Parts: sequence; C-alpha cells; structure tokens
Amino acid sequence: MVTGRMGKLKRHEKLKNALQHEPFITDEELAAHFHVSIQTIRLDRMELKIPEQRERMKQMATQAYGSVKSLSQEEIFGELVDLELGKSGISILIAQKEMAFERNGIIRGHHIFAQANSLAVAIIDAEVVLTGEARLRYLKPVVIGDKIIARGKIMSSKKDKYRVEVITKVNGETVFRGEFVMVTKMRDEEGI
Amino acid sequence: MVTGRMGKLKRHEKLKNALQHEPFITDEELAAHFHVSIQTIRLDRMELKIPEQRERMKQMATQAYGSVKSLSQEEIFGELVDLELGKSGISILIAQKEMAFERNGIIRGHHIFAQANSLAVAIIDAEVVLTGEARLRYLKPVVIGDKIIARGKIMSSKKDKYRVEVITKVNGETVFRGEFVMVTKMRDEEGI
DNA sequence: TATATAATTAACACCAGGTACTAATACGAG
DNA sequence: CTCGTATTAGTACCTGGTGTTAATTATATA
Repeated sequence: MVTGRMGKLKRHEKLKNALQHEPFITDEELAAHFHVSIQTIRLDRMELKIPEQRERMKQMATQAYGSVKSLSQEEIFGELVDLELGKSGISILIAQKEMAFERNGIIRGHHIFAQANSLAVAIIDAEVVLTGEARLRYLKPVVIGDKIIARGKIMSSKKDKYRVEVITKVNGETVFRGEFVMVTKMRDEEGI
Repeated sequence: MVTGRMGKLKRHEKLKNALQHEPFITDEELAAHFHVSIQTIRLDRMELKIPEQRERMKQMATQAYGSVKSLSQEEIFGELVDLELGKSGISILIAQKEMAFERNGIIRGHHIFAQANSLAVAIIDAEVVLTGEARLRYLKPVVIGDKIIARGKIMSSKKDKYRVEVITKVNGETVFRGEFVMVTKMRDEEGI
C-alpha cells in the first residue's frame, strides 16, 4: 500500500493505527510508508508518546512472560503431590489473583472444580478418562493466596465407571466436596 | 546471590537455568553474575545456541502477539451473546486445542463447566454471586473446534438462593447439562 | 617438564535502532 | 514580507549486541 503525503493530524491517526496492527515496525519503515523523513516519524512518536520499537517489544514480551507463567499446568490444575494410581491422590493449588473475581477476591468456582476434576482424572488408571456426572457442594469461599488441598479417593467401580470423591480443604477446613462419576473409554470406541 | 567461579559445563547448565527464569537479562549482567568476562558469556551463548537478549524478547513478544488470545475472557469462559438479567442467557465458546487432552483431543470437563458456571453467575442480578451446589451430567464428549453453546435459565429463586439450569449443546446436540444452586451475598457479610 | 589443547579474555570495527540536540529549509496565512 | 509551524538534515552518543583476530591463562597429557 502506497500512502501519499498527508497532513500531520491525519498521519498521526494513521500512525497509531499502523502501530496497532504492526507493533514491530521500525521508524525507518514507517518513514518509507508515509513518505516522510525518519525525523518526522520520531517527532510524531514523541508527540503521541509512543515508545520506540524495542521498548514496545519489551512491553509485549514482559506482558507475555507474566501471563505465560500463570498458565503452567501446576498453577491451573494444582500440583499432584501424592498419587496411588487406582486408589487415591492429593493435589495442591495456590489460589492466584487471576482466578478470582476482581470485586471481592473470591476464587471462581470453576478453578476449584478444575483441580478436583483433574485429580479425579489422574487417580484413575486408564487410557482415556472422562467425566460423566458430578455433584458439587461449595461450602466456603476461597480467597487469593489460599493453599487449596484436594484429596481424592475412588469409592467404588463398576465396569468402566468409577465413583470418585474429592474433598477440598483450606487450612484444615473443608471448602468444597465433589462426587464424580468418571467413565473410562477404550480407544477407537464409537462416539468419540 | 554471588556465584563463585566454576567449570564451563556447570556454567552452561546454570546459564540455561538463569535465562529460563530471567529471560531479559543482558550478557553484561550475566558476566557479572558468573564472574567471567562478557566474551565468555557470548561464547557460551553461541555454543548453547541461545540468541541475544533482543532476539529473545522479540520471540516472546511475537508469540504473545499471536496468542494474546489464550487469555482473553471470551475464550476461556465463552462470549455472552444474549443476556436477560435475572432470567436467562446464552454463551458461546469455541473449543480450543489448549483446552483438550493431548491424547485424544477431547475437551477437559472443567472448561465446559467453567462456561456453564460463568453463565450462571452472569445471569443473576446481584453484587456478589457464588456457586453453592451443582449437579453435572456430561453426555457427549466435545472436541477441538466445536462451537459450544450454553443456554442458562433461572428456574426458581428463594431468598438469596437461585436455581439455574444450563444446557450446553454442540451442533444441536446436548453435550452437557448442569443444575446450579447459586448464592448471592451482601457486601460485608460474615464469612467472606 | 615441555608442549599441545582448551578456555578465557582483550581489542577493534561494525550494526540496528534508537535518543538528544542544533540548525537549516519549506510553506502557508496574515 | 514575515511569523509560525512543519519538516528535514546532521552530528554525537547510547545499548546490546556480531564477527574477527589475537593474546593470555589453565589444564592435561605424553
């Protein structure tokens, strides 16, 4: 796209737009694109308080680094600290601020569920394990910083179905209880 | 932490480790940390094929630019496409590969739950809404790429408790059904 | 112990993508 | 014509490197 010369104001608008869509472009490339000198672009950035390319990349990278961290397995599903395959297991999860409602710092229910459900999956010794049914009871709110300890136990099993109970505690107090009916599937079974 | 001098091999290991935890560190800082010259650090990076700081940042930033997505609300909890506060709502979620078991591409149950639970929270017109109980039934596995549509409806309410039913479908077929008992709390209530 | 080999450090030229500052030039409005 | 804004030019300097050549230091091995 060849953009002809234009007024300062218009260029400023287009500049902001261009950087939105292509944040890694250099002043040199911008100068060529807008048919102005590199100095003009620099002045433009100054006026618009847009940092240099390297700074822009740094910001994006820092942001990414902060959020990649909050994505690691352990920090989403909890860390399996003890596992007796086919019998029971324990998972520990630290309640992060990203998991909470901003309003009140209470952890969203699905994180507690995710920990419990993943634990239920992990305990069962089979190729493919899916959740069939679940009955959950949230007893007390969990807040940011809480160390959430979930204990899971297989209560019974019948053919391909397992009943797993998970009790989740914070500071020794039960905050959640879940009963899961887990279903194991063979590979290449119909329906999948 | 002051690290004394050490062999090349050990330094290489520590170097990789350090960069893992602090990817934005410069050669100069690394040289100071390991008490070697900056040239030694550069040679180390060459042998280990570790790119320079700017390149590392660029890679992270590029990655972030391509996948800012993996964090956005809509893609985790689903997008609210219709909402009648106090009555019902609809949420759409596209099943991403990050949500699935690698083994078979089936979406982990807690994502389906998260969508349903968030929808239940959204429908209720109150300052603070928490999940009290839930009864879930997973009827069919959901796979990567599926467009998951959850419909929620308030079935009844009594004082501060609401019963919400969520039915989740893919291609018109019901894949999940959940009954939630949601509890609303006043601000500054005991227990929070 | 001498010497070969590996590891480290130094020195220098160069690059990208800037900042910061000064100065010159273009251009339109009054 | 002149004033003011906009633009362009030029220079010095900065960071965080690369690439190359060469010198120095350690270490091992015959």
